[in-house]
Amino acid sequence: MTHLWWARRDLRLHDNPALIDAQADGPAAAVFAWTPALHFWSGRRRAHLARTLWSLRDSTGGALAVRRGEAADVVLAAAQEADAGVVLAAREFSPAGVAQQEAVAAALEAEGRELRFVGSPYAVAPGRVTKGDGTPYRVFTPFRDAWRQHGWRQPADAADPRGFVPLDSDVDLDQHAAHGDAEDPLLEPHEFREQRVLDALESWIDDALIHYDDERDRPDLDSTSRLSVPLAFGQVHPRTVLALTAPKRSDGSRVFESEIAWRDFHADTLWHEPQARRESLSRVMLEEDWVTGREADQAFVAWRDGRTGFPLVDAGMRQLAQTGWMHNRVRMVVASFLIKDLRIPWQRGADHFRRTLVDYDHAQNQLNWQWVAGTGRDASPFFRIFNPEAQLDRHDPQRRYVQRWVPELDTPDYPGPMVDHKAERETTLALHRRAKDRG
DNA sequence: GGCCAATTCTG
DNA sequence: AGAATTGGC
Repeated sequence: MTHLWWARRDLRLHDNPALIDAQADGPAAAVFAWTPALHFWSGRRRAHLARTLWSLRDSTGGALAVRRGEAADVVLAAAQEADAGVVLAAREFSPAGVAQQEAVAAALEAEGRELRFVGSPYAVAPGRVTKGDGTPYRVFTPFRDAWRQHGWRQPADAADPRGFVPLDSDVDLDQHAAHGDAEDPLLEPHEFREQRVLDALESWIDDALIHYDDERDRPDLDSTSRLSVPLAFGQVHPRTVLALTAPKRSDGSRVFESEIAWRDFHADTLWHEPQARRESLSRVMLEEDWVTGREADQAFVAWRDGRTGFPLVDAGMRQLAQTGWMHNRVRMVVASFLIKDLRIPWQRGADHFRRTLVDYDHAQNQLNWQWVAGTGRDASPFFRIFNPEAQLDRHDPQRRYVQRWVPELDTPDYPGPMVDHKAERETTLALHRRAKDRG
């Protein structure tokens, strides 16, 4: 009996328990649903997905089907064609992912077929780490300690690249993969293979992990793991990453592990509090105190386009616009600026990141924005307002990062600061106190 | 370096 | 009780 692997955010052959189970009784069929929701992605992110799928399909000898349509329709049709009674997939925990897998399960069940979940995109799946009384942690550090205590499995074996039954595709991946690039991105398809990601990870561990605790906040140094994109698409599983970093036992590896724990913590938060995708989990500002209307629109556009007059903010927003990626330290600075200096609701910034980031991950994005806003489960205290100049001095001391992304920085073309940070900070603090007093 | 504030969690 | 919390002043 052929099983069907429903590929989701786990676009890899190695360490993929759902795929291994799908191949347990012989060659498996494999399908990825190219859903209408992808139309709302940036062309750059869609191109990256297409490249990843292209290389994955290539690794399966062309067997992976990439089909246009809602997941329930696509998976059901593929199961029918492959005559698969059992469909295996990694479980998702975001509201959209849960709704999607419920629809798929219902469509399959109506025909006497079954959706089985094996694994998740997390080292420890949401809901597993709880306090002694079974309730979820509200604070990161004790969560992380319990998360470490809980532990995770060793990586699974690699799937058999020859163990697939071919199904036809109806999505032109070459066309999507080429979007937004001058040269043909598939001229060097190995660039997008999972083995390339693993090789790059091992090089990074050898060269940079030991310095991670000191250098991860330095956007001028190319010292981060660059794993956000592969993790977002599941080209690598965090458990694989941890298995490679944990034995190093340095301050760098422990700090790095902590960042993986943040990823699981945010997913856990969204699982327990699905409304966090749009709503602040706690209110720190009165509704009427947010800036709205034309004033907010103009300020937002200056922020979006990197014309705030604050070099680190502008550099980050331009790096995002030009590459679809921004250094994590700078993400915090630009987010703090939008929320605390311009007093624009975090959701608007989060929406912009959703439209532009190649590594977009719903739980990470929404909860990290809530962290900066001070509205999250374990949020930054309201009086922590990033000073964009101080952050620049501290994290880009030679100004190499800002000069790279804002070439007109030291010319008359560069605008002056659009706001007085000190004054806006005082105003925001006063408004936060006011909201607190009014309960 | 100590303070800004409050809540959560552990010992 | 006491510690902790990716910052600023």
